[in-house]
Amino acid sequence: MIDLRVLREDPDRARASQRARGEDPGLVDQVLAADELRRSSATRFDELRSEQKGLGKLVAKASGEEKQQLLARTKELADEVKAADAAQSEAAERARALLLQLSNLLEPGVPEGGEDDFVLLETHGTPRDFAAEGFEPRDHVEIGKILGAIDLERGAKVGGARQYYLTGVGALLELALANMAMAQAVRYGFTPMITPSLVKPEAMQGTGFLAQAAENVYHLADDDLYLVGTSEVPLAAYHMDEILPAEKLPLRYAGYSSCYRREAGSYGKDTRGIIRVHQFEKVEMFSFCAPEDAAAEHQRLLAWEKEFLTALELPFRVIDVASGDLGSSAARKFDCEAWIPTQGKYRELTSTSNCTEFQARRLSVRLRDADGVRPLATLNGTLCAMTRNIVAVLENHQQADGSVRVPEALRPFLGKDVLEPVAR
RNA sequence: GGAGGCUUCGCCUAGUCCGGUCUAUGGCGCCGCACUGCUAAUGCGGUUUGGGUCUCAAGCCCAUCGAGGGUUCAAAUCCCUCAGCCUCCGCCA
Repeated sequence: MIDLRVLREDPDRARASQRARGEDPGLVDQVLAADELRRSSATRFDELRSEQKGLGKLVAKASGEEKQQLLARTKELADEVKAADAAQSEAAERARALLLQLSNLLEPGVPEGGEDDFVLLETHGTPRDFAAEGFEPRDHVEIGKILGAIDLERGAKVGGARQYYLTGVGALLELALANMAMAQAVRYGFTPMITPSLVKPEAMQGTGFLAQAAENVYHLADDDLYLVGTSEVPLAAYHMDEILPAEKLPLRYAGYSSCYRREAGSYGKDTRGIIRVHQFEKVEMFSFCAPEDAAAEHQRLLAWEKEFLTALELPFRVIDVASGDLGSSAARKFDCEAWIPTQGKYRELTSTSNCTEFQARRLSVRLRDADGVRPLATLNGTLCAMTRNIVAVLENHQQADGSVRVPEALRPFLGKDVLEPVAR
């Protein structure tokens, strides 16, 4: 949710932001009009109500004929107050509904354009030259079979398309990655959290996932609950309706949860393997901080993502995601993409967004400092999404005989140096 | 799933039976000021949040007693629905 004051004072900035996202700039004017109506109807209600309260006091003191006269007026007033109240709350609701549709203002510097218009910021590591090593790399599906780590056939049999079982060493690999991620987060002072995957509409709405991403969210109609696509949702909503003391900020949480995604509109994309699935586990970093620290905090989250990928010895690059490809809450987003040998390209493994005050306003999370109460900023960043990390580790560290070398940093968590093919 | 109790401005709490004087009591904490070698203690004042008005501030107005609705000229107070927490029963990993 955007600050109405900012919107009133500088509507052009909001219009430009909407345009850059490929969204409707006219929405800005609808919001402004609705807000104007909201304010005028609120003023009318306030005046009537003030009169009603004043007369009410006189009624209490009066008696006899005087009282009857007062009651005649107050009865009339009561109807007017009621009508004004209804008009006021309707106007407020309409203004809020419109305001909720507006995406966050872009941070200056965000590259303009669509998915392919990102700016490449950095490249780390070098993809292996399998030709020079003398063998053709296998993709993660094949390696998964050889290791007895991934069972896609039975995943589809039981759960349908984009479902999978991790078996044996595959299951252990996921647990090891999760523990390694949590250990890193804890080392940097994050509070580890295991969060609900099932949340109420306010949490979903508040984090901005019921806007353009709505079609990818599972909704349980019988209970009006949503399955979260990331623990960003329960972590952001954790402090909903709270005022946090500024001296406690930044508050950093590392959430571990299942993530559910309908993957509507991605038919035919990544149909093979576990790159794109309906359910996966993820360790997510989340920060609450002062708005003026948000950009720096964003860089910190990015640095922690890079550290994790580096520890896994994966070649990757960092991109500055273009305006049209940002979530509605994000003012800016950086993705880390790891090299996937059998695809010959970099694929998103982590993503970190600066949501500035957008989510905090919707969820009513504020900070209190010497100057008073004001909204704070929220940021999120993937530390380790299990399935894609498994893909990257298996493919990048595979060896000619079908075994997979375990990166050094992961060994203490997995208890193995090498994943060996299982006898068939 | 069933029965009962509870929910008040950071925390605790008075008020709810019997509607108007609630402009919500008191304590703790916190902030400011005074006093004081220092600290402590004491005294005085302030201290929910949101919205509106206003160039800003001050001031003023409105809303806010878990949420929503109702009764009434008037609701923290009466009625209804819902939520959360607690106790007990049932079921259950």
